[in-house]
Amino acid sequence: MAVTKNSRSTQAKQSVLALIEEANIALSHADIEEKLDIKCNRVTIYRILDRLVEDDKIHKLVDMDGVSKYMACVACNDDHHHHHLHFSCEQCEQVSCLHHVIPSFQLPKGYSLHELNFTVRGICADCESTSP
Amino acid sequence: MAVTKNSRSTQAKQSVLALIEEANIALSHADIEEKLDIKCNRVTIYRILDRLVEDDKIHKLVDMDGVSKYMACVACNDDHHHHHLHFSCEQCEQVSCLHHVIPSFQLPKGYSLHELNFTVRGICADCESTSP
DNA sequence: GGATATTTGCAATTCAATTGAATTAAGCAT
DNA sequence: ATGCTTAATTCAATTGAATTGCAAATATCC
Repeated sequence: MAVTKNSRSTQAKQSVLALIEEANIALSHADIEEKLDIKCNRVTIYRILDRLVEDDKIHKLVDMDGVSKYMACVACNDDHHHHHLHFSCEQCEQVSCLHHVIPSFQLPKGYSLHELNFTVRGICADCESTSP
Repeated sequence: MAVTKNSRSTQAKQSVLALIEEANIALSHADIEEKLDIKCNRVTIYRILDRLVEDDKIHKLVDMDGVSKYMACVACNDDHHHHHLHFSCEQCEQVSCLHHVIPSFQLPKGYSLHELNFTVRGICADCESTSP
């Protein structure tokens, strides 16, 4: 049986969560380390991120270049899943949530689903409009 | 202007491609290195994989643990895209293509699409049936 | 305030992937 | 077939993300 250890609320954890919640794009560990106002060890950030994911406070996704990024769980109040699309822009290199875009599909018989990672690469609306 | 360099057909390249085409699951670089019958440097395999992707012979996808995997381009004869789902099994740790499962979605105005990476994690039909 | 389990920091390490430069080999032309 | 050009391979070294083990610090409960 999994021993549920009670998660503590620390300065660093709050700062990391705040940072992710303020951002409207997905942040990598490196992004967070750079933007974090308080001093905090690299490893600690990794562990905080793990805990926040565990606590369903944030969501982890793997970008198409293989690096993990983290986003706040917007609109995941009751039902915690991420069926919506993530968009990774090739120009500005930002990953954002397309909350309203929820792909529909049907898994074959016998398959069960735990986690989703729907990422699309292309040019986002901002970049598309600012470059001819 | 992009200088298109002509790709050469080498022993190693053919072996790697054959390996990927025979497999019905996605192979990582490590998988390929292990299963390859001919002697071939690790770096060479990386570069062969890049070339095969470039040549549209195989498709690269990033698994949810962040490692790249490669699959043959089945049913991508004319139109080269991978709109179908990839399934990553949590038990047998294999990634396979669900060719018939093509999620439908609509990108918001202004977004343009180049690449897709739709991966679902869960338990595959095989594992589901062999464990109570 | 004190006990206890969780967090943090540090150093070292793992693992995937990339780079640069020298050597080898493919494919074309003659 | 021979040589030439350029792509492909190899090797060693390096990058960068992420993990581990352990000692020190600190949050939470009593």
